[in-house]
Amino acid sequence: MSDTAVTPSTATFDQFGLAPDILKAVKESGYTTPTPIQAQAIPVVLAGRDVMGAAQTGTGKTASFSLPIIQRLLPQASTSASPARHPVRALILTPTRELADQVAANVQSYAKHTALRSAVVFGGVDMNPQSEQLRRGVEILIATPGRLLDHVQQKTANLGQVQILVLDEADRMLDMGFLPDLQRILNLLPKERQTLLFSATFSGEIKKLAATYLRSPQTIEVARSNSTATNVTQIVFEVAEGDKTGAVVQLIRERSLKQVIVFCNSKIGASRLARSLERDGVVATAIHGDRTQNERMQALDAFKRGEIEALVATDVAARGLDIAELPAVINFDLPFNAEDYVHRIGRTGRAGASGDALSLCSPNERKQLADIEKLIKRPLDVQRLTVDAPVRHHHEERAPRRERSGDGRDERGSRRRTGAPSSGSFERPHHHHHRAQPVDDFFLKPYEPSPASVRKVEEAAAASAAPQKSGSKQPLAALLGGFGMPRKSTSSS
DNA sequence: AAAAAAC
Repeated sequence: MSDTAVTPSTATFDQFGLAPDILKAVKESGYTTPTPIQAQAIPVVLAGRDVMGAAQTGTGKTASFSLPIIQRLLPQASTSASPARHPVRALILTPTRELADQVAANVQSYAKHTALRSAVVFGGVDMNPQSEQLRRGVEILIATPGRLLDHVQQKTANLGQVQILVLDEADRMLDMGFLPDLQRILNLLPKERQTLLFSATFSGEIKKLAATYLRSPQTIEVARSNSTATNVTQIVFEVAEGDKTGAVVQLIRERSLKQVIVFCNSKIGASRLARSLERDGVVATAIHGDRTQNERMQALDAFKRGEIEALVATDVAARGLDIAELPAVINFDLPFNAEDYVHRIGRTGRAGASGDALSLCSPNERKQLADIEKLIKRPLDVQRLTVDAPVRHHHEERAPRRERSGDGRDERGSRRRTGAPSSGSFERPHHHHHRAQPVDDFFLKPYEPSPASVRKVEEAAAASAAPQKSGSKQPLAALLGGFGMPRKSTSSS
């Protein structure tokens, strides 16, 4: 409570009275001292109270509810093989599939020394393995709402014995139109239960949801929801829209960024940028809602393993995702929703590390910038970024930088312009081994995946014994990206 | 104006 000196150095996880099997897992995870939200939430959840939690993701929120939930379920943990002895007792709902997967991995690791079973269900993947797991029985279920309801309908999930419900990123779920699904799910749960609601903001809608479904909740607020971490250096770069791709490459190179998430506002934009970056020698892949779940998971896993330099993402990756030691986030586009800015840059500077949030701002994004500054209540450092002329080949005798020395020279300059896109930032790859293609080809030829991407997909295909059933006759390029967009939509709508 | 999520 003492607001003067929070000294976590003296605090340990031992103080909560958690079972040795849980503490062992916590230690193995490398955690020694509880974060502020953990220190506040764990005792309250252990006491069985409802919680309204406002916490930035990355503050240790997942453990703050997972650990006490495991503790509360522990006395009922059955080692029996009978599914009937393993009803769903705790249900954790998240807005995105990746977040569900991540929370599930955390829960799994915290519960690994106990007899409690956990599982995760979300859409976009085969239902059968999920159904099989549910049939065998799990005490802790992590889910996205749609697929959970699907399982309920198929009678593979029974929510009649849920004692604890967690709504993670509740504001996001409402934003995404999950309210009807949430209401349906809530109606399937026992009235007598504990409910924990976590949200970045306490909007009117969230308060209404809480008033309807929570019982005298304890409010826990650690960091002000609209604040941004002080360990994240935020810089805005003024740059022409057409120079953005070059700017991303330049920032990655100049700052020697080992890994970076680059956020775009649209799925197509993300795919395009990933392709452009690859062309400029940055190992990149896209993650967004138009890619298959398999591709999304592969992209994220490869990124976490460090095999990919730039993960180009839509806001599907803005919230909650925990990537260790991510040194920087780049906003290729400024988000339309200022709150998303806070979430995006929250992907870096996690667990006390420092991070850079680098945002590109074109002249037509000034309003978004103003909105963000208003939300975070402070002006951002705005710098002008001069994007170098596209890097040229070593063996080229003259720098393409237009020297304007004579009039006979600009013939090449005009040739370069021919057919160049308005966003002409990718005229020349700067790696010698890159074959020089006419700019036109770049737009007309179907996407060609990088050798690294091809290898990854082949590995994955070999590993998962071809689970694709419908429409599996796509070429590799199509499997890889939503990249090779048809030039003209001849398709049926 | 765009993103996400069940089939």
